[in-house]
Amino acid sequence: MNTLALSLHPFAALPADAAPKRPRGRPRKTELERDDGNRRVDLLAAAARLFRRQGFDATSTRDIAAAVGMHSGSPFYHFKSKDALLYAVMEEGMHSAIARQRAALASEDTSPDQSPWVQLRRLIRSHFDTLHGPGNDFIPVMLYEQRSLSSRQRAAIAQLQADYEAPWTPVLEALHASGHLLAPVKLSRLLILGALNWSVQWYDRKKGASLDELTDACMALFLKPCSVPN
Amino acid sequence: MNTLALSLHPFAALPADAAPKRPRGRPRKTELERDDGNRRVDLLAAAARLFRRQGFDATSTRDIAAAVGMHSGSPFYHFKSKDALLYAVMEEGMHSAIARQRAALASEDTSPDQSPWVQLRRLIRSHFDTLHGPGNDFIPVMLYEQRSLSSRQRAAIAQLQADYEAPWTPVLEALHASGHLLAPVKLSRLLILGALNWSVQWYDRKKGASLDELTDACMALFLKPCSVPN
DNA sequence: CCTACCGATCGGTAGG
DNA sequence: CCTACCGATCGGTAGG
Repeated sequence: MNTLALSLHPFAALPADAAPKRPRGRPRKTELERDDGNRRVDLLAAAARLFRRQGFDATSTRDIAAAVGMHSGSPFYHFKSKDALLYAVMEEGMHSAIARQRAALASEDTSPDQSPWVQLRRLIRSHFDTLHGPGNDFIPVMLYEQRSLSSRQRAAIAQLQADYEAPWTPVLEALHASGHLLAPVKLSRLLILGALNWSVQWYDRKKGASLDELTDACMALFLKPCSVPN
Repeated sequence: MNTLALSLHPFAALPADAAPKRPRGRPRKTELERDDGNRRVDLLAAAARLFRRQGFDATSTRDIAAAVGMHSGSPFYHFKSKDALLYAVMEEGMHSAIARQRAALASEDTSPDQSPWVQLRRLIRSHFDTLHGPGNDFIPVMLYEQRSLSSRQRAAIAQLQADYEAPWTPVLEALHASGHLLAPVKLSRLLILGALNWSVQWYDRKKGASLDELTDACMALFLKPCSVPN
């Protein structure tokens, strides 16, 4: 009979006779307009922002709690440990990155062209959105804080990264076959993604090139305009 | 009269009447074959290795002390603070990287060719040596731990990085002028160095491509074989 | 460079 | 989700 509360708050383990008084259904915003399930989302966003700016080790769970108006012990009501919070940030980042990439590849609004040239452009542009879009702190954290994961967590994230990178290979293979890409496909993928990922270190949305211009520069840098017949 | 000891041990500040008994000149290895000036070098190397493997925040000064057989407080005899140790690692890394790059550009042993194509290859190959050569932990630390520097220290390192990157620009400009490089020079430099720097995340000297093969892949990826007349 | 130590901070928990 | 708290660790220092 207490299953609802238990499933919402897996670490609470309330005794059965201390069932919460809150009625079923969607909780009304009027109460204090907090204790939604949104508190977990708030914690994730604050953690991502702080982990990115200060690094995982330099961010205390107290910092994160304060950023969402909680007290020092409260984040542990939502996450079992600081590590679990880091992992959740990375997982959330990868899921939204994969969704964004899938949408970009499928989009025919901009152009019905499905040539590998256009597909690579979509992959690169979507990747820049993931790295530099407003509030997208999750993926930078994933890129720079893998060291702090347990080996089990790291393996799970590596699988998500493999899923993310999978669509790049056939596109690069097609460009290699048509002579637009001369370097080996596997090394090309690693070097290209590296060039993009490193932009986290220097790109500033508020000055310099736009994300479209950046994407153009990548296309010009990595691909040959003159196709070579084989 | 105590100037020798003071210049060797800037943080010791011994009273004048407690002058060390050790004779002048090169100290004999027989004593304990330690308290050379080499202890400082040992600390730097150990710190670089640990900072790279575990990160700056996750490495305690006790870890570093233990790695060279010292006790917990002793590193502070050689370095004023943990921050100063990090900065020294980065500065040492940049100085040797700049020296290696200068030697690579000047070398005419391998080939008297001074064309921008060959010069770019030398720059890339030298950069990979700096990143992946045996025991070269200093530059990876510099690349990934800048966040932990004070703003004054960060500015000093940024100047060294600017010195390091300066020779890339004229080479890339020449390649751009001859039609071998199509993307804008400034963005090209950022993207190319990013692709190289990111290899720290995935390159393993003991398997896969050699550094020469990696360099070949970069040349094939970034440059056009067909020059375009202007 | 060692010994002995201090103050501060941190992740995490019990109990409500 | 708050209150009150604990054990552990850490950077750094005094004095030799």
